[in-house]
Amino acid sequence: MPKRVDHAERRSEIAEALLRVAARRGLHAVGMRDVAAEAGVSLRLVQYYFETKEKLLLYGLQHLAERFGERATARLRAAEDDPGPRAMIEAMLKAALPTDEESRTFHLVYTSYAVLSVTDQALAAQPFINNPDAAESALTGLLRQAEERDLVRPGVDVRLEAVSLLAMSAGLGTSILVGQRGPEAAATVLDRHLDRIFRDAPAAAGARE
Amino acid sequence: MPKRVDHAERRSEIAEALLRVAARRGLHAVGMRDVAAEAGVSLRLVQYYFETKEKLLLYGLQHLAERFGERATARLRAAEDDPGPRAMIEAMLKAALPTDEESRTFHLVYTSYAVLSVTDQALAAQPFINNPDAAESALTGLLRQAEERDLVRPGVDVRLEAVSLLAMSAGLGTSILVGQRGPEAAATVLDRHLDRIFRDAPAAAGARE
DNA sequence: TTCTTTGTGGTACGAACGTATCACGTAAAT
DNA sequence: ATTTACGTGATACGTTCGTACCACAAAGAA
Repeated sequence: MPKRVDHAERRSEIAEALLRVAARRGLHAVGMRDVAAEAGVSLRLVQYYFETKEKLLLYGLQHLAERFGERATARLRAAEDDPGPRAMIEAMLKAALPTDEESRTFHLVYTSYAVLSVTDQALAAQPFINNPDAAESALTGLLRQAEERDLVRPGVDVRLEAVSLLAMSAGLGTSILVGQRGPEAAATVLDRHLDRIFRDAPAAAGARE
Repeated sequence: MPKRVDHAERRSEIAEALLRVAARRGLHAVGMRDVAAEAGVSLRLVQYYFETKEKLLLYGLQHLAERFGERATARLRAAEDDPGPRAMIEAMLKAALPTDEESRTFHLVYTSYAVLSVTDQALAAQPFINNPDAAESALTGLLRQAEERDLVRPGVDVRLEAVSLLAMSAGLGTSILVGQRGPEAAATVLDRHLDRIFRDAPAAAGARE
């Protein structure tokens, strides 16, 4: 046989090509031929590794979610050893904002998938649409941590705050995407909102914007 | 000639058919034939009143924005003679949440258009994508009104609050759309957030939730 | 009445899409 | 060395889509 290629890696490469095309021309406009050309392979190969377009799309979503997870955890790790819950929350929320090319792609394509899932039950059944729940849990955990350290203002419902923070972050992300706002403005809005959740920092407030 | 039909009305009917199909099967999946069938006319007629599909889509977006504007103002008028800025803001924000079938359609299709506009410059050039700015201005106006009546807590930046409220509302709307949350939960989140913007009502707090 | 418009139906065309089929070379297995 | 399985290319098929074209009936203008 020919040189026994690694299927997993090949599928990843093709999936990345899919995401690039989707980011450039919109998820609705990607065809198998486009993906093949972008990946530098023949149409047949895309068929070979993903028998059908639907499977390709599903894998693309999965791949996207994985890449974002890696990115988010990398950001958290980059914020070296527990810089406090607020900083971690900030890092988490701002990782989701479409600031650079990668996060822009993520936001656009993920939103496209979400919109598609409303009318496509095959996508709706995919567990990655449930990922918002995972993010919600993580955020709630961080907030609860902050609460235990007595860092949040009294009367704050952590679950509710997690929901509103994520909704706000998503909404801000979309407004950046469509060019209504710049990333800095969105970050400011998030910061101001966090100000109302957290107590005033005793002395640690650095140069904020 | 045949019975001299009203073009504007006909175009509206076809546009509504477009929105219905888009709500049912997704905006990406609507074809001219689908719209024709949904409107109960021949394919030729859809071509006749909108020469090209692009023009049909553009008009559909315009029609959607108009319908939503009417809905929002109707809601505001229904809240008879100035029930206070907070109530008006609540009415405005909750009119945008996908609670019933009409607002669900609005939210889904409008979001689809927004996502499309990122990769389609013809849509991006459409002024209805700027409508978020109009909503932002309206909200800011209401908040400023409340500020003048001394109804908001001290230290509130009305412009910033308008932005965060709209972002949150949009994000919550999407989460309702994908089935992650119910409309009631979203409304509660909004209420709680408004609680932090407005002063505690002296005595007017009715049975809230 | 005769001649234009205006609205409408049917249908055909070219392109693009997802998918299926055929063919072939090469590396591993026997 | 022969056979078998794997990776890859090229291409064909059937469908669907947006658009264009042709024909015609009915109503106002001349």
